[in-house]
Formats: sequence, structure tokens, C-alpha cells
Amino acid sequence: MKGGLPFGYTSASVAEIRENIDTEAAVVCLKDTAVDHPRVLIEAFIECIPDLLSWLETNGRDYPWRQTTDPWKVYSAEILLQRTRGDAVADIYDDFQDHFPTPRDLYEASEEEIREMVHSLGFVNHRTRTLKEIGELFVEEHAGKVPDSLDELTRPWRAGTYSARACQLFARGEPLALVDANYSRVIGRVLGYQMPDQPHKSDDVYELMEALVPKEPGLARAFNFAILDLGALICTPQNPRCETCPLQNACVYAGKQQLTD
DNA sequence: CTCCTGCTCG
DNA sequence: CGAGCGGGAG
Repeated sequence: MKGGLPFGYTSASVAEIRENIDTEAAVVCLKDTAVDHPRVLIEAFIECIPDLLSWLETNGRDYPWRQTTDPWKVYSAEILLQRTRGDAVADIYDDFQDHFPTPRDLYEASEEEIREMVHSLGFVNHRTRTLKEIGELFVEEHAGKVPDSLDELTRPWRAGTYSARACQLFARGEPLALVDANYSRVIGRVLGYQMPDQPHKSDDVYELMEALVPKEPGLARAFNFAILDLGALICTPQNPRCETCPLQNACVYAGKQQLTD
């Protein structure tokens, strides 16, 4: 992987980005939508990505689980982060890793111990059961290691697609895209793509997002963090701050906003 | 009051 | 599909 932690490879040129993205695949994904000029849009998007990555370098959120590619530190963080603010997880994360530095420590812990650890995050019953099952499965079937496949990572109850893909992306360097409400909103606005009601259940959405992710692991990591942080800090559901967005020159939505000013 | 790196169940 | 889970922060 090129580039250092926490963000990955954040100083790539447009040429380098272009070599790492399947432009044709992305254009095809936009063809049958309401978009008028898919190729122009994708090209404009690609040309903004260096700015997007340098925006991440200075404005990205520096959480402890971004400082590592250790699969356990990443995967356990993803479970804690489900429907939960990063700042809330950051408050307990170091404590959690001290108590449960490996899946085996979780396996040997009492339910009360786990419950107390995750209490401040909410979803207490859910998370306790999930973490318990993760400990059991990883110890009994994977020698206490975090498995290296999406199928195995989604086997524990309430360990789903997003968490598994995030682990493979951030810990193993696989060029996957994450699909959730935030992510879909950002990509949907930028490319003028009409997102379905449940984006994470649409194969078309995954296909589009995946086409946009740079293949090089360090770039894939940085790209995903950048979109994630854009959704949280700039491209918010209401009152997005388009003026300070690194994608404003490529963004269909920001263009419309300017016209109505 | 809403929202947060989702996911399962009916 | 929709409902429900949940505490904490704004």
C-alpha cells in the first residue's frame, strides 16, 4: 500500500488516478439513468479526486481505528460503529482494545463485561450478542484470527455487509466500495444519480460505486475515507456546505444550488 | 426534536 | 418493504 496511515495514499496525480479507475465501467453504469453526459461527468469527477484526497489529508477525521491495518482492530471498530457516531466510539475504543486485544479475550469475557464496555454506545443487547458470537466463531473456527473473506465476516449475528466490506477494504486493502445512506447521498448528488430507496440492496449501486474506487490499496483506502468524511462534514443531508467542497466543480447538485442562488 | 461508518425480523 | 433497536450529543 502506498501512503501512510491514517488515510492512505493522498497525493496522487490525475494521471495516476485515471490508471486506477475503470472509467468505461463507470460510464456504462450511468448510461441508462437520467444523466445527459455520463462521460463528461465521470471525467470531471476523476479530475477532482486529487483535490478530494488532499482535502482528506487536512480535514479528515483522525480516529484510532484509522491508524492501523490490524484486522481485529479494524473489524471490532466496524461493529462498534454501526449506526453510531465516530466520536462516541472514539471515547471507548482504547478501553475496548485494552480489555479485548484479540478475539479470544472477547470469547473469554463475561457478558456483563462486554455489556458494560459498549453501554455508552447504545444498541447494547444487539452489540453484546454480536461480540459474543464473534468471539466464539473466530476462536472455534478460525484459530482466534479474523477470517479473510466476506462470507465468514458476515456470519456472526448482526455482522453485515458494510462491516465486512469495511474490514476487507481498510485492513486487507481490497478496493471495495462502502454503501450506506451517507455514501449514497454524496455519490448520488455529485453524479446526479437517482438513488433507489435502499441503496445498499441495489446491485446497480454497488456496481457504480465499485467502478469509482481506485484499485491501488492506499488509494482505495483514502478514497473511501474521503467520501465518508465528506458525507459527515460537508455533504450533509440538510444545508450542505458546497462552497467548501473539493468536488464542487464536478458536482451536479452543487451546480444546481448555484443556479438557484 | 434529530441524527449517528447498520442490520434483522415480520 | 417498514419497524425497531439505543444512548449521547447538538
